[in-house]
Amino acid sequence: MAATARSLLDRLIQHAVGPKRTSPAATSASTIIRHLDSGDLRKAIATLSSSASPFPDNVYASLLHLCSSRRSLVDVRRVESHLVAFSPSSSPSIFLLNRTIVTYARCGSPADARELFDEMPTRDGGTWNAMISAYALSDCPNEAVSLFSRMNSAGIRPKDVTLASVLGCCADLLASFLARQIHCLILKYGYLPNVILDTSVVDVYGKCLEMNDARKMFDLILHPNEISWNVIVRRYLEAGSAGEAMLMFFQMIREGVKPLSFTVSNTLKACSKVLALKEGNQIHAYLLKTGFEGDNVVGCSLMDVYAKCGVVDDARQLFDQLPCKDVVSWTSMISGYVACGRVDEAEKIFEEMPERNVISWNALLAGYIRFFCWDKASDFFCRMWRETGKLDLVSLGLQLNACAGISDLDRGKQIHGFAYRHNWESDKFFRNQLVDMYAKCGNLRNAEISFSIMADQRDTVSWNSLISGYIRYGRSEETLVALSEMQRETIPNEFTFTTILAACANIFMLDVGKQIHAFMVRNGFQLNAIVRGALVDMYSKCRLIEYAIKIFEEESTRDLILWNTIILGCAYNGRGEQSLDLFEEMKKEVAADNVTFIGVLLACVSQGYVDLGRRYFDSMSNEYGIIPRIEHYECMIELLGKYGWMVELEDFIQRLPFEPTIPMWIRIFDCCREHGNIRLGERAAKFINESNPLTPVQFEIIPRAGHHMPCSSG
DNA sequence: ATAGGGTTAG
Repeated sequence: MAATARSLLDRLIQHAVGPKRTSPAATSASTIIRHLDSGDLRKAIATLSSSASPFPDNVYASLLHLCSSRRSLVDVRRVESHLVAFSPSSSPSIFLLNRTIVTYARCGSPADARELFDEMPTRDGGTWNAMISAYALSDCPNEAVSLFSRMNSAGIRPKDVTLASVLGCCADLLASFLARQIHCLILKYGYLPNVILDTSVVDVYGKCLEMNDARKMFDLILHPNEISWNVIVRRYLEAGSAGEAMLMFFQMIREGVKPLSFTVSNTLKACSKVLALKEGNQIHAYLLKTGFEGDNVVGCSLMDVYAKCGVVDDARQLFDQLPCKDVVSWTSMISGYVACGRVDEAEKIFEEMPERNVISWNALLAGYIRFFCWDKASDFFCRMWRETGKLDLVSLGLQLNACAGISDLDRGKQIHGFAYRHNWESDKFFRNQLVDMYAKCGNLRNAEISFSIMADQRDTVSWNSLISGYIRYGRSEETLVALSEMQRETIPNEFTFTTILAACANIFMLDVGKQIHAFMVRNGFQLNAIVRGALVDMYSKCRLIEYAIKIFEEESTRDLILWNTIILGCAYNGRGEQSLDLFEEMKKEVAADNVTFIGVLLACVSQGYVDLGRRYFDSMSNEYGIIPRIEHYECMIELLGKYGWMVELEDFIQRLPFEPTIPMWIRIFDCCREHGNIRLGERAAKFINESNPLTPVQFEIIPRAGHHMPCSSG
């Protein structure tokens, strides 16, 4: 390169002649500063490279500064080589080299930083500090910690900032034992009290979920500043102690510290987590008094509290009053409506919003998924791709849920492939969704493959999805083996137990079912409506209907499925009367669906209420707008046939909107033999024999011991 | 060290 050749020449001349009074370096220094001031890094570097003499330290420092904000690794390398090559005393300022180390890290190359560190003939304390910060910045906490321990054994005193960054690394590594040692060092070097270090100690204990220690440290801080308060609130929130987070916030206010908006927002997140509407309102009042109205961060969190607590209209009011709405506030409003199940209003907001990003699209997509609008979700997903050309792993994961919901294996595979091509498929959430999609679509082999690929990331959710796949596709026996394998790797939760209970119900494993029930009670699991549903189902299938009824009665929020389970359970256990009573009670709380009517009709079968059953059957379409399915027709055939209403049965068959199935014909055939309906019985025989000519049946009426009695009446 | 979207059950 010409510039390099000229620089070399300049340097030779300079050596031969000696520095002049007005050296060219002085003029190029001001040129470089001028370029840096106007933000022209390229020209500044060009000027630097064309000069073969050293510059004052502040020129290099300013160059490094701009390199780091431009993240330009190649330019840092140029600055470093100039610095090393032309330094007057053949060893450049250690201070500048330390700066260079950090700059390399900021430009994304801890390797360059380490190379420079290793090559430096003399280092000072700052060099170690720089290299440790460089590792911390580059997300290499292990390297940072081990370098710190080398530094410590070399007897070099760390600066407070170094200690702070090493503490941060301990947090990344969740290494509370290291954090404790560093805490001791801080005390030993006498750095305390120092709000920044104190707060870092609180932060590291909190991140390691050692909340008692975090709090102890916090209480020792003489004058916690707003950042210290922010840290303790946030740590409580993330450790799952929403109540403590709220208490700390109120204490902060009492002590007269004005919170950062992040602190307010974190406290509000705590409120929405535990549905603390009252506290949310109090904070709202405080915010109005202290002038937070225009703050979007705070506004969005408050909207979230209102939406989660079911007063979405308050959220809407807040939204309407926001002085300058941005994408985030619009998106918050969408998820607010989604949280309350008002998807149509979420749609309206979505259509009205002036600009959208991936997250806004995902918010509405999540709404469709949450309320089982799978086709709508798929259409929306396609529209998103068509209109924006953008998707991310959350959109794909949601779409996988839709595929699982409608058992669309082909589309699921396409999504899998798309994620694979974008190198997105290593995400744990996404992988769990993949396992679930394959399991729900019945492709257990692919579910197992996806499951084994994520070996090191597997959690309770992954196991739950796989196990529920086994049960759904008739492999209930395998669940116990899977459960014990699971326990070697992770801890089962109520989802797991619910699934295992379903297996127990399927294959009548009463003992295991009882054990799980007892285990949950002993270990303080709260039995929600879903767990109770599984217990009710297990006990009623295993013929312990009394247990089932007791568990049902202990639940206060009874949804459709729970009602259906107990109604079916009673009918199945021959307690038709009780089923029908429960059905009458149910109607006051929730709307019946087609499953309910299977239970109701079976109850009539068990009690011999033929006429009542016919009326219920007619009411399905007349009153409830529920179209009878094959199961309901089967129940009616059973009801009429079992009790010998042969005229009505023949009429019913005549009016069927479809040809009876072979199992139906077989049941009709048997009833006709028992109750003596030759015409229908021979018709049934004809259909059965057509479907299976190898073992034909012959119709004949079973002779009765006593007199023959037609049971049919009007 | 910066708001908004995502996983499993009857």
